[in-house]
Amino acid sequence: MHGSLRFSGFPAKKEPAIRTTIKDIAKKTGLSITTVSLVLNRKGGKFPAETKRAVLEAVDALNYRPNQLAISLLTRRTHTIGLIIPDISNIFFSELAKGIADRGRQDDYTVILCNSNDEYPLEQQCINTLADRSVDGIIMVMSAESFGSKNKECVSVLLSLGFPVILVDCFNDSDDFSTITIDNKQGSCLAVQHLLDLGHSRIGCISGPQRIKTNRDRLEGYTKTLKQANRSPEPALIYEGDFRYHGGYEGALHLLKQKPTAIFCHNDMMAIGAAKAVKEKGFSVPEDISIIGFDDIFFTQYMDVPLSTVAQPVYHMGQEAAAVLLEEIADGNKPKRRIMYPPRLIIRQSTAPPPSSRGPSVRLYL
Amino acid sequence: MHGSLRFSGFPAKKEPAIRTTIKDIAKKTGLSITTVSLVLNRKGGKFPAETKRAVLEAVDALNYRPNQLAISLLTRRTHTIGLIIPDISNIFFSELAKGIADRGRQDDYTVILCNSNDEYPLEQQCINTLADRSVDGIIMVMSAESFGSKNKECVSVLLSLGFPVILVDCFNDSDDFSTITIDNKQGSCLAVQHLLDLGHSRIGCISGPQRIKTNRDRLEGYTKTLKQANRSPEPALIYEGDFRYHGGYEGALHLLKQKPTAIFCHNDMMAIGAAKAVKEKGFSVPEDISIIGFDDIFFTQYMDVPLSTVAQPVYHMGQEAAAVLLEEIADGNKPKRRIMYPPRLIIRQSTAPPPSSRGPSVRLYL
DNA sequence: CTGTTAGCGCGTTCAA
DNA sequence: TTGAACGCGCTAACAG
Repeated sequence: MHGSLRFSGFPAKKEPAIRTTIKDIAKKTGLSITTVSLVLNRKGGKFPAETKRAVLEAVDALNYRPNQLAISLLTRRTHTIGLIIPDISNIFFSELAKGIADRGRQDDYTVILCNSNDEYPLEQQCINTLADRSVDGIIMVMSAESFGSKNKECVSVLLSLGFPVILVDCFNDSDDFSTITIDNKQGSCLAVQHLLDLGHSRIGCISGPQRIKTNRDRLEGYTKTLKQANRSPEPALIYEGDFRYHGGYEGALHLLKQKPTAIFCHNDMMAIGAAKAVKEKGFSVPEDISIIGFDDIFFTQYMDVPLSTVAQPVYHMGQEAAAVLLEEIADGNKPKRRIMYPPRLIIRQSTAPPPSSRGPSVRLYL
Repeated sequence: MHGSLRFSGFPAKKEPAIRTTIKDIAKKTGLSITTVSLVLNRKGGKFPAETKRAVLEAVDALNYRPNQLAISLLTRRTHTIGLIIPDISNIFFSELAKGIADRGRQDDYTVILCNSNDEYPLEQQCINTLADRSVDGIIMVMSAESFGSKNKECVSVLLSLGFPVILVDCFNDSDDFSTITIDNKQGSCLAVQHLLDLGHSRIGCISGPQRIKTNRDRLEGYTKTLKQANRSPEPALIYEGDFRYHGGYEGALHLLKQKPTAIFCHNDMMAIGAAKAVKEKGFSVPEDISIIGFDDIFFTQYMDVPLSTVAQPVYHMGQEAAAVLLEEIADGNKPKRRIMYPPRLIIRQSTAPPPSSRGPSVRLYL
């Protein structure tokens, strides 16, 4: 059951470009390999200036660059971090990847990209591939299954790896790995409170799939905030969407029957779909109905009615994930951390006071 | 001048997890290492069924997975492809990356992601990093400088690498590398012809930076198509934008003075900016002014007025890039190819006949 | 201060 | 069939 394990690969072709090795520069300088290695690695202290110069000169002349493969085999460090995400073409993940890559580069770390396609088997394959290549650590956004039904299984695989793993965005609380996310509950509070402050009382909600913890947190933030304002959340005002355009569209059609004055969507894609449905039904945003999203995907600012939303500092989260991973790589005993970023409310033009709080046909804002 | 060359890295810590090696399974089975290697690699023909079984059993029991580092050092193949792109958070590139990763995986290839940030020095650093890690090949979207002022320099570096390089999207024609792109000229033809067919005669154009060949091609397609229709392109109807929202916005404001009935933007981001400007000036899309873009970034279909545009099969281009690279890795003498994908016109709702061809205040389409 | 030796994990002759 | 020896490129003990 070891799948398509590649044992040797090619029949040892040796044709590929023969780069200059340390041996070449030893030969050229007439010194021993060790000497060359020593001066290059600044070990062993004082070599005659002449020797150093000769080595450096040869290195330059022959354009020598050490073979990292050999170094890795020896030092057991590849300076590589594995990144497993469900879908690189999703702006959220690509932004995350960018933060990771940028931070990694600062420490000469490189990232191997693995798309899990949000499929558990594929994800496991990714883990194996990365382990086989001896990455120094993994940053992972779990697939739905991995923090769902297969969570135990997945965690035990991750633990057996023997190198640090950082979980981002989606996971179940655990002390086995450091985790990075935003405070989803608080994000919802921000959004709902904003709506409340504007004077809304019938606030609909289009949530994401509730099997996912992140989404449960967001929903909890919604209900909690309403309760704190002495309003009891009505089940009829809550619709469980699919996190995609279509779900938002359908959700809005559904909620419209309940005459809400505002709709809080648990991600931006659904907010866009909801806005479309609302407009198609003859209402205008935000005059008749306010809409607020979550995530602040880059596009929302360019919509005809730029979307109010809750922003996650994704790029920074990527940088932080890499930073934490590097620390744990450097010190295997570093205690695991649970890092939560504060979300940020971004008020644009899709939210405004409800119609009732304004005179008929009078717009409060111009 | 070899920058921050990492020679050895860490002081050879050996703490990281000791995975089970071929030696372990040899010990466990009581066989020799060679025997184990042989049966695992299906070499050497007929071993007693018993021997085979024992080996496979031990492999499973000890969860043995060969160390790819060691194999790579030996076979001079890392099964790794390096990807250099200006910005992974750009949907175009992330989609490309996905195609590459997916296709690569089919052949057990992994991809190392490098963001060049569109900066030449960084890009060169990426090339070095990848070469140091002995990638089997590189797929690259050149930075502006690399196919501009530094083209000669960059090409010579790439050629000296000794492994295949595939250029995607941006490059200057060259027989040294296989290249993959769409037919940009034809893409423009499609767009302009569509506008012409609708009855437009004053067609404005917001181009991208003309130092980039891709953009020059798109502009050429525009002028060529107009000429073929016996219309002489007016310089006043052409605006050089920056490929971003802002450029489209400014460009539209500028072109509006020329009373165009349609605007062809050389990418979607600018089209979105242009649409915004047009609306702000009191015109409606497409009733007063038609707008068409280029690229079909995923978002355009969700705009209030879904954008007509020219689509590039980016994902497929990524897959193809990987496929071509794999072929050239397998056979170093494979002749270089120049692959051009046909663009595809996507008609949505931002294009319609010009006002003049309809009765006053009468909308042709509902 | 320098060179020799060993070995990282593995695949491959070549004898036995 | 199998085991010993060698080497991929490099670093680290240990002598000299």
